[in-house]
Amino acid sequence: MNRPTVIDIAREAGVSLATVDRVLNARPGVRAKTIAAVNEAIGRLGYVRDIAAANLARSRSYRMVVLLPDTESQFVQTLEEALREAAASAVTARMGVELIRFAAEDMHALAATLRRLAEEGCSGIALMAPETPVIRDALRALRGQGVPVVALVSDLPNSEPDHYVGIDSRAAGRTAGVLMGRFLGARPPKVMVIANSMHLRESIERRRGFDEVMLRDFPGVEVLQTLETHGSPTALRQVVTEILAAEGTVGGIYLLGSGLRALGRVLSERGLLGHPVIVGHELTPHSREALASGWLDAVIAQNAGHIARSTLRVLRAKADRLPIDESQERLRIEIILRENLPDQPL
Amino acid sequence: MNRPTVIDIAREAGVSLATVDRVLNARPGVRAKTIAAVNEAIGRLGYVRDIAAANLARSRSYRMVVLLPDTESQFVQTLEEALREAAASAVTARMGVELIRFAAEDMHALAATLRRLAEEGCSGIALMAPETPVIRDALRALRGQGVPVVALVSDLPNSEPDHYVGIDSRAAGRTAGVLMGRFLGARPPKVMVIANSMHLRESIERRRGFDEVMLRDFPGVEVLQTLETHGSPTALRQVVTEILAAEGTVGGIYLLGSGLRALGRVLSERGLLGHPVIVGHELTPHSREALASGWLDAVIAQNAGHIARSTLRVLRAKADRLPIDESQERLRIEIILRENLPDQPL
DNA sequence: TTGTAAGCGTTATCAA
DNA sequence: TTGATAACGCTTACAA
Repeated sequence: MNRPTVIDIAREAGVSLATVDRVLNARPGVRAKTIAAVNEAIGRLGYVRDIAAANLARSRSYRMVVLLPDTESQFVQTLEEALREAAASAVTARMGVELIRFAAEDMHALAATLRRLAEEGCSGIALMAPETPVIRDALRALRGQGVPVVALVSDLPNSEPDHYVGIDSRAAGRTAGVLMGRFLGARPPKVMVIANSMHLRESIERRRGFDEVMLRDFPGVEVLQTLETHGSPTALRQVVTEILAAEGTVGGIYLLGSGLRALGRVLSERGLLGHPVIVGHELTPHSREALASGWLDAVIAQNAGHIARSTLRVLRAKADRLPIDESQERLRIEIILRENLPDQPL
Repeated sequence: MNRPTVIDIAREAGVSLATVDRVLNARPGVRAKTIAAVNEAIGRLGYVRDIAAANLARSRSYRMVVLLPDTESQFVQTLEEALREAAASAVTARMGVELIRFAAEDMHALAATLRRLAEEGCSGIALMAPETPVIRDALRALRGQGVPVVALVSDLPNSEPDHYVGIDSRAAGRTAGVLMGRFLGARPPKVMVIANSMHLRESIERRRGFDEVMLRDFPGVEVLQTLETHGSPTALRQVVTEILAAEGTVGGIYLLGSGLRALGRVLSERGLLGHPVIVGHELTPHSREALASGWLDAVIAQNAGHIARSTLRVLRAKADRLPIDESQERLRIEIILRENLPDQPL
């Protein structure tokens, strides 16, 4: 009693293999009556198509393109490594993965790259970028051509991607909020918030979520205005120094984006390392080290390995027009403390 | 310039398809010199074997058996559901998964089941059970027959399973410890610990990890002796009531095992719901609800969906004698608060 | 010790 | 509108 195959269906329906295949793949040139007969047989025998065999016969291969910004960010770096690793095991599934780093500040160049990819043709695209009108249009064009588009880490709600691989930034901010509030304890009820830029969707959302919780659950805590560093360690040092001078000691620091190493240095110089509660985002070599040495209290993270594998799986499923396993693809908002720090990089 | 196939290798090495296959699968009966020649060709052409095609040709199917205790535990229930779901998508990969619930208290019956499976033959076994001598011997016999054995959730260190799918209980306990310590704040520095039974490896390990952290980081907190409920709500009610009478109010409760619903009722009756910090284990419908309504502060969990998929993937890889992707199979110690509670069951 | 040839479950090309 | 038949890349009897 083995799984039925196309041959069994053909016999049962009294047609040939080719006809079964036509019905299976909704190809034209089959009488409605024949289609019905075949479908009936399929239903009766409980036929499930063997995708591996189908792909083998098609001898189809996939060209997936993943676009990441060329920012120095350790998180993007980690993500790139995870993607490379996932790509290596994806060759097994006939997937070639191209990683492209684009100039983060030049959205027109990125749009041009997207248009080029549309011309050359590819089986799927994953993109980590802020949503601007040019990008949105370029993505729409791609989707119009039937190329699946996946938004990576940063959602692109108005471009209607086929899928979003990443966590809900608002909820991530809320999570950072409770941890900050509860960890503060008897420290001064004053929290500093540091971001790269408040023009980024994620930063805005994280801050919003953070405020939501602080306001609701810890009304006694004063959350200061967001300081922007634009990714520069020097700028970070300056704003932190200024605020400490103006506000006195703070009980906590919420780091919305990157800049952990620079923050560590400033605090260390002022003998403050280990005193304020510090909550940050993403697991990177720096944040791992800071957690391990104890001055970073918590990290809100998304699993880079999972992001990478999920991206490729989803891209592949979309290219094959197959459904995806929602529960497997859903990313968790991970809370990492020193005690549950995984010992492996990714 | 397509990917090279066995045919290309055969041509390059000047041998036949069959010989290439023998080398590829490390089958006996090939001269060392020939093996070298084939491997050389493989390396030179950069051959990567198409696993899908290989499995198709093998037309091998797998009978995987998963053994779970018949405890009422919601976690086991959740795990069973996750396994059923994973099993459903595993048919695609020619895997049939049998789920067996065994009488938790009868290790001899379980050993008999294992022996029966060894006789009938199967491609892999996953087992969630405490390690007793009978079980250990039965497992050794299975492994001796070449049947891969995976320990599920509860490790079986002395039976030398091929793999362990689950988290490190000691580290999980440590994680519970920091959360408890930091969340306590100004509450009475006294913590109650409740377990099903202190004969279970995991309970012991969790408690040990918890104590480690409390002693090191929160020496001012008094952690009471572990109370055992043996899974009975009545027993739980009784021990909790006794302790509250003897010790006065406690600042926190660490629930090592199940019993969340019963605990909620006792606390609620005494008007204590929401006062002590409560930390528990595993995400189940009950713990989700308790987190959402706010009286449960944190849950240390392992992802049931991940456990299920990982188990099947590992079993399959072991059956095929293929290497496993460590980073993908490593389970994280998840910290779940109300704010990062995933909205989907698994 | 090595080779030949027939599958595995699909899809794709031609003819009918 | 349908049907033979040859791929796809690999495994495996069976022969040599």
